[in-house]
Amino acid sequence: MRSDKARNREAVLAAAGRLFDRAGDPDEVSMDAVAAAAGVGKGTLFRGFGDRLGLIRAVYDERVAAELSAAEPSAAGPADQALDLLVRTWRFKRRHRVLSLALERAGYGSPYRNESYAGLHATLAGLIARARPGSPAGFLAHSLLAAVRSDLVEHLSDQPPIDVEAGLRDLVGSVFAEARGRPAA
Amino acid sequence: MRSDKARNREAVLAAAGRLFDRAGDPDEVSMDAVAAAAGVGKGTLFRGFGDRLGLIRAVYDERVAAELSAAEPSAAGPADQALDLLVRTWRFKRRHRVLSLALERAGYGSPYRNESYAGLHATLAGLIARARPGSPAGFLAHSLLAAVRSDLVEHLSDQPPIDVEAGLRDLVGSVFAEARGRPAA
DNA sequence: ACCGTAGCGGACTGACGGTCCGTTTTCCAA
DNA sequence: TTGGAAAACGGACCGTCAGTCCGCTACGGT
Repeated sequence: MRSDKARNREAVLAAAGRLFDRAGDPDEVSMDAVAAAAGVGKGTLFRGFGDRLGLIRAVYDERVAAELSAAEPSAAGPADQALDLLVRTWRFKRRHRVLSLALERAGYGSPYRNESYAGLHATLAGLIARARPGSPAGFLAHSLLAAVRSDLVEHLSDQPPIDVEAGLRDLVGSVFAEARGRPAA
Repeated sequence: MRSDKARNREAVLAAAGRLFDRAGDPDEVSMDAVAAAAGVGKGTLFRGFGDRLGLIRAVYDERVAAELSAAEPSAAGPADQALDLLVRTWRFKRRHRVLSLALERAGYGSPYRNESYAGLHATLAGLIARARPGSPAGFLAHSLLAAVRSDLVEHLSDQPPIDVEAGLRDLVGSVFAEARGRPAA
């Protein structure tokens, strides 16, 4: 790796992160703006990251990695682990609002075409399957993750009266509890 | 309302509906394409519907109205009503895949800035509050609706092995059930 | 010091949503 | 029936943006 390439990569990542954090909406951050802020040509930008999605992923992954280093493993039950996962995800998306929104919107037509989503889903589905064998764990995992989607996080942040963490606790508790009196449908 | 205006409006709605139904992705349908297919100038298109979102809303509302006329009111318990609401929403979004996706993506930055969403949420939150007073009904309603978001519907349609209706039944059953053994968190 | 090449950068392209304004159509009043 | 004001039309036009292209630069091995 040539030195100028590495230097430029760092400059771009830093500039993009700064711009997304400043912005109120992902669409306000154009690729031209990122290139300019990084002091780099557009060609360099696209050669280094492929396309807009690639850039966003790179910045996102960097932050995920930084966050992960500060995670303590807890040996609790599946429900607690699931709740922990969701709350951590929620807090992350809340802290990195615009960037998370950008990633979910840019995901080539679907936020689900996403490596990190697949990982979260697999983990969560495993926990559910362990706690409630026979349940539709895959679908339930998707549903729980849908509750912490970026734009919902954003929407609920606008009117703060809702206590999201308490809500998640209730939701996870319901899904993991052995149900009585399910409706006849 | 002048006659040519009415005529053009119908032509545009029909053309747009057709194009969205044919398309695999909302982005494939440009405003120019709609205007051309309707045999109408772009000016007419934008004067009649304001902007892209306005057009999508108009087509969507038309279909919602058509669907509603075929709805029988059932006097069941809250859980069953909620399940019914979600399953019907899911089926609708499945039948009108691309259009629903278009609406959720175009929603001025957020799918939640949406009249029909607000209505669904209010209804659902009411049902939950009735069945489980003291629960975070607002948040739970958001969560349940998140499980039938268009792009999730789309994602789950790609791999049909998941039985979504059964999943919804389980999910609604969990949320409406009196929970035992909630995790300590 | 030299040179092959990986890397640079910004002018350029194509597409799209949205606007503008000269022209056409409608419809009512005389 | 006709005249004309106002409403509506339509497509050329604009600004913006993601992504490409290619002549130039500077890095690093020899």
